[in-house]
Amino acid sequence: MATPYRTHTCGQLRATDAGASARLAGWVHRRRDHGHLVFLDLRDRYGITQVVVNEDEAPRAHKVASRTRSEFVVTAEGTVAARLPGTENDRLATGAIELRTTDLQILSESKTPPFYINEPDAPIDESLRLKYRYLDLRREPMQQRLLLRGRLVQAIREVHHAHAFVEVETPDLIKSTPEGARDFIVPSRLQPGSVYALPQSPQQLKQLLMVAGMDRYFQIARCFRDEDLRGDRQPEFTQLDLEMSFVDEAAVMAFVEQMAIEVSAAAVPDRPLQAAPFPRFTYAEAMERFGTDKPDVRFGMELIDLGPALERSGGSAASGFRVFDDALAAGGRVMAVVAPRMADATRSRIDELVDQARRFGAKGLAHVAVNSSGTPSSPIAKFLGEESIGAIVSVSGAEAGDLVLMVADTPPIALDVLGHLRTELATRLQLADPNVLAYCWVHRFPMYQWDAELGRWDATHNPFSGVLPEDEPLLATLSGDSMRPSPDDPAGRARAMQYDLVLNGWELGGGSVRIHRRDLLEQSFALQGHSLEAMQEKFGALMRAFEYGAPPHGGIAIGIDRWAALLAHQDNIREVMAFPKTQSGSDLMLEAPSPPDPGQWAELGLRFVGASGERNR
RNA sequence: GGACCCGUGGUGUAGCGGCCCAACAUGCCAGCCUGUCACGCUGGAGAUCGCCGGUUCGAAUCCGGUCGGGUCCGCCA
Repeated sequence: MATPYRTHTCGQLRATDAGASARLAGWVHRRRDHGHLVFLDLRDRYGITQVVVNEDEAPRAHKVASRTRSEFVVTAEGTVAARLPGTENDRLATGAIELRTTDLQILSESKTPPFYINEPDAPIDESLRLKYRYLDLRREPMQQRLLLRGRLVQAIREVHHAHAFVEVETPDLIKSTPEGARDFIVPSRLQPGSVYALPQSPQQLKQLLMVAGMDRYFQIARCFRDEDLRGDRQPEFTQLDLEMSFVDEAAVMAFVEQMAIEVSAAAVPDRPLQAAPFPRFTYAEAMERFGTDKPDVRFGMELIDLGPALERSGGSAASGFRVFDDALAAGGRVMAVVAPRMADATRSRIDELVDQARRFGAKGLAHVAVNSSGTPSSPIAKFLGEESIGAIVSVSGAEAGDLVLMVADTPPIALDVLGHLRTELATRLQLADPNVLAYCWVHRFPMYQWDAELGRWDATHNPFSGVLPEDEPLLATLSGDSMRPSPDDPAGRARAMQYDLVLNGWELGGGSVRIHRRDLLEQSFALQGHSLEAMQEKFGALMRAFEYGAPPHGGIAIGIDRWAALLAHQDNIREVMAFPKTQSGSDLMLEAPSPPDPGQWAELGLRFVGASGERNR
């Protein structure tokens, strides 16, 4: 696509183009000035091409070339020429040729940039990058990431369209949809005193689209949550939101899985999948084997239950070690992971692990080291005795050189702590292949989680999720409105038709088969202690809609930012967002947020009376 | 809401009570250079050490506060 500024891009010309005339436009990546001969590396999104300006051949262009500086925007016309033998540059795709310039024009000058744009590996303070994000995005690594994200979204759209999905946009000014997070609020001018909420997700709207008969919907949806930020959390982020009618859990998972495979292949063709079909774990199984509901399955090091073996070896249900025995007697667990090749860890290294375990909530961390000749040793050997130590080594499968780490605690803490230690150790020991994409599913989450403080059951995901058919009887005790929440209620054992998609230990997204009957939805809400009035207030539209023929439906929402970050080998979603915000929610480039004009307050009928905790003036 | 880390020429770092009106690299400016590609050579400019206060004979350095950035817990699908 030739324009007055260019006939080719800076990544386009090859040896076969030699002899042709061409015009290129781009930024001056680097200038090498040899006096009478000037080399300009001209850069655009597509690549870099060397432009040569010879004083003898083009005196006027040479004068311009001497004046150019880094990041000037220029256009150069000339002849494509094969480089002199021995001067080819195989680090450039265009390195076999150069543009022998006859005409060079400066289209735009540039101040000296605040940081290096032409050095991909140069470390730069992130706040500086964010302030000059348009320059940061000019850098090659960021260009690559944005291009990758673009491929990801494009592939998502193509796959969905190929499978009869309709892309529907839903509004950003809506009514609060309680997902559990704090809403962003937009005051209404036309209705002073009332507010819109920005969507935390299009959850209700997509279900309404199912009631509307759209059958298969998807959207690349912007979502907003006013919670504290993290490396993997921004106040506004992007979800692939999709919903399907007349499906069960298997149908949704099958589509999503196929979609994820195709999209991965399109976005990062060079990265292998660890397994397809994706492994599926029930929530209980994932917790038991990995100590987390988002397992990184690129490596083994699964958790081991030492309880039964200890009780046997110690005789009379006692291992001999009080900490273990007490935990077991109280209904707790003694669990272990085996850290390969760590038997010779130093004392301070072990202390570090113990500290870590404590931070994750454990009371302590015991260990048994198996030395290179296979002999176990442990500071608690004097309590456990040889038989128990032997049992630990054999049950855990520890081999010479391995270190067995053990936690005794209540079941949730023991699993959680070792789950954290497992991923922590895997990172240090580099057990995971950084290139592999290990997707897996975790499903059959408990419907409800007992909140001891509030004395009630809470939905673990969203309240629209349906219960597994075989667990429906467990909810029977809840019928009627005189239900009094109790932690022993059999409903606590009910599992939801819920599924999370996990990639390399990150939760990519989650979804469920929804409740599509009004009476069941009411029951679900009641169980969480919501009154009928509150439900009407919050979910009136959905409940009404369900009175007019709602199809069975289910779907999922997948975090595009996290997905892109993982595909780009980044552990921070800011690296795959064009204009992210800082941890305190600021846009350093636009300097947002900022106080509104006084007139804007008045127009909305608002007055600022000070932040909470701040004294009013 | 809490814990921790960071803030020194344009950029990245060093210096961590006097040797520092601050060092190194790179960038920038000027001159020279016709085959470089992180071009080279020579010379030069450029920082009241985030900000405020305190300790001290003396503070980039120690202390308190504050602002900004980050990591983690709480929070959050």
